[in-house]
Amino acid sequence: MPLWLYNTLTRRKEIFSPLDPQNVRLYACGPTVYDHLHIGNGRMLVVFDLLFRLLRHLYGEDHVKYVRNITDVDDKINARAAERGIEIGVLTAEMTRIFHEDAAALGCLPPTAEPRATAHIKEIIALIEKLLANGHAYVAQHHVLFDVSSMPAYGKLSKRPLDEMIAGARIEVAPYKRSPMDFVLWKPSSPQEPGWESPWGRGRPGWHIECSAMSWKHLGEVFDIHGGGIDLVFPHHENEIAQSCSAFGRDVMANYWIHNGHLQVEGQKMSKSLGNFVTIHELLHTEKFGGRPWPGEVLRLALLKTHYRQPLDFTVKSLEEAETSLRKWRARFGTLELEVDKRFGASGAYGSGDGSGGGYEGMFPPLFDDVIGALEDDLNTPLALTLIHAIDDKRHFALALQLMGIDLNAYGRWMNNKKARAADASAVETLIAARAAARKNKNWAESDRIRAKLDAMGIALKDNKDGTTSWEPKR
RNA sequence: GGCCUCGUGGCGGAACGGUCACGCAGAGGACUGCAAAUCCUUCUAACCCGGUUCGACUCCGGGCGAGGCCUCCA
Repeated sequence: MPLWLYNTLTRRKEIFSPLDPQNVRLYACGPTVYDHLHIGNGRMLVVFDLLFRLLRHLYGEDHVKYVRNITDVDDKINARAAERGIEIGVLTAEMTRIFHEDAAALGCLPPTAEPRATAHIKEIIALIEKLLANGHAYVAQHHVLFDVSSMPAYGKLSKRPLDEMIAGARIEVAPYKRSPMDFVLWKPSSPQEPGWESPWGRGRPGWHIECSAMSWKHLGEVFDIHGGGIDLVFPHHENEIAQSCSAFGRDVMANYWIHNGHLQVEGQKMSKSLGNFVTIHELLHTEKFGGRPWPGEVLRLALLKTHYRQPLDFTVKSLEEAETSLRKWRARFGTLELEVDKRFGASGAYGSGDGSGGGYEGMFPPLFDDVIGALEDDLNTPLALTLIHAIDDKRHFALALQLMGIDLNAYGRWMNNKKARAADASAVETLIAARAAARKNKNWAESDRIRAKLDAMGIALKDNKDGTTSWEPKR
């Protein structure tokens, strides 16, 4: 079965066909590192990580490049650093570090490359110079602006007719713009603001040009897939297309544009004013959401339970449900062998790399193939999870879960840590032994008294059919 | 106003023109001294109105409703 992806460019599911099966190229717009990432950012990370994993499975680990940038020059960064009274570089380094921790906790593989905007000023300037030379940009009052009227296809991705956009423009138009739709490629910096020398004076890049420059540098003038949150369709991705196509004289920047839907929190749009803004860091490490911290695997599973293009309602209940699944799986399968894919991966058994899957056909068990099939249908993770629920072979289950990026062992470690923090294990074991003795003597009152005492300590007991007892912190 | 999603059982959430989704919760049972956990079984569905069809949750049209983007928020 081929890989189908919903392409925002055509508003249809299309069969994915890479420019070069030996070098499949994916770009996703990463975060601006001025604050912690919120769970909506987490959804984007998980969705594109899943696509990355699937592409690696289909084309081979060494034949997929995933570039996810970091925007580390931005006016929001400047403002936040000033607020906190710290250097910009200190702020971006701190937020980048936490971002990496968050992404790892969510089970995301590191991308092939993670370019930072400030390390690509040279490419940005080169790209702007191309646009100026091509007549697609102009200089006005120390700004360089993209001339939208020079790009007849502008609006192709978001399906917005240019004249209506101009008529409907609600933003205050800077006086130096020829057209309200023109957007900034380079802007001047005051001495206090971060800036780089350029042909147009000391300044800094606009946001959109950063991604055009970084994708160009790392993936080339044209590549396969470009992704991001749905809100980036306009103007960010539209502008990227305008810049890259105009600079290189091409019709396309990327062949497939993939966008994940937004999420709501407890039925409401997430916003700072509503006070329901929830960061990944808080979810992992504090009791702010649902009165307890949540393991990253639970967050990932909760995010994958809804198809990536659908709006997702992020709720405490959805997390509890996700955790129930993990607990049940763990109880059923125990510790998984994570090296399961080595015999397939390193041995070069991944197939011809043409995407037909011919090379490994029949190598995987039927249910695992079905999971792949679900994911190949525009990343249908809800269906994939249903199929995973039906797997009863441990090895096949491990394969499928690994493809989904859900690390059941990591969840197990998290639970053990929680257990260790919850109570003094030896004290608990002593009480359990006392209860076992009471039960042996059919002293039910004493047995129940001990159980109630443990319950008050936040410990839940589990008796199995042999009468032995295990325990874990109450949820 | 422009562009775009979506309306499935108590909740989450898929596929499919005719047959079972699945998960959670609930119910019943097994197990247990009792409970929890676990296992087995099981109830509940398709916003409204037309149309196409032998047959529509599934296709088409209309209505109603919810939501998103157009404000460098993913």
